[in-house]
Amino acid sequence: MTTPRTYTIRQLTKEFGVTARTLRFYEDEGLIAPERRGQTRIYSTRDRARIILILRGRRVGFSLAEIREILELYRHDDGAAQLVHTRKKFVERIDTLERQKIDIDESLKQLHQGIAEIDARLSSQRAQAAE
Amino acid sequence: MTTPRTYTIRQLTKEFGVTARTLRFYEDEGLIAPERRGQTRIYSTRDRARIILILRGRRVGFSLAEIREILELYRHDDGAAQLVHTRKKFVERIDTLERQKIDIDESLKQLHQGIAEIDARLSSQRAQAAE
DNA sequence: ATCGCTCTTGACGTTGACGTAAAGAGCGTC
DNA sequence: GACGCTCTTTACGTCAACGTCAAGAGCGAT
Repeated sequence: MTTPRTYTIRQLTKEFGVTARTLRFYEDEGLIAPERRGQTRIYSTRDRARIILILRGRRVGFSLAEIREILELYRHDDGAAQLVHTRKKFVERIDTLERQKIDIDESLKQLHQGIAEIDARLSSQRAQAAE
Repeated sequence: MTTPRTYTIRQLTKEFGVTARTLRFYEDEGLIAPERRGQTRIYSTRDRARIILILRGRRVGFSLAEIREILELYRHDDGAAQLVHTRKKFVERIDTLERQKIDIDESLKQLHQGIAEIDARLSSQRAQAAE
């Protein structure tokens, strides 16, 4: 194994483009729980994976509360009733994400149309300037 | 034409599931500009179309400031320099949306995997219960 | 040992997107 | 003509997600 099994807070901020404040805030909110060497935080690959999940969740519009809920659902120590509940939650997330894809496609369509219009106007302006 | 050409604030709140406060707030922010009959707001189909754009923008993660920027870009009264600038902004939006789609697909993949795991555990639990 | 660096913990500040409460105008109806 | 309803403006409140100090601990290099 050549991959480092731990990371400092500074390494992760640089890797993901977030501030240390952000990572500490996520910890306060119970989203990650790095170990400590003295007072210094030591992030494991598992912490890092959770951070990736958190940031991706954020980019697709989930609140930290929703992300926390999802992360908690990954604890694989539950009975059948809890599993069924978790499954339901997952299906809900899938539905909202699918709907979001539709919204995004609609937005993309309009933006592409806008660009086409702009290009048409620009080329007509150039045509006039060439007269 | 059978489509009503105007709407009250109440009609639109019900149609889109937002509060009147929200629509007035968007007006304060310069995103929409309904006419008035006396003091009462009268929304046109154009206002309604803008509201659809605003809400969709919000769902895909744009801030109101960004949405306002996009809406303002639809004023077709600009010179070539402004058009080029607008075009650039549109391309930027497209890039972020494309990236978002990738994030969504990643999230969907993980959620589907999670569901598969849950189903596996559930069926193994049922198999044990049947012994 | 002290400089400089990164790390830490509070605690208050900020921004965006509204919520909410107060006070009033118009208007159909009983 | 008073009641109830929806509409309005004004203004302060709130919540999430951090930012921004302030004050200090550890620690390798000079």
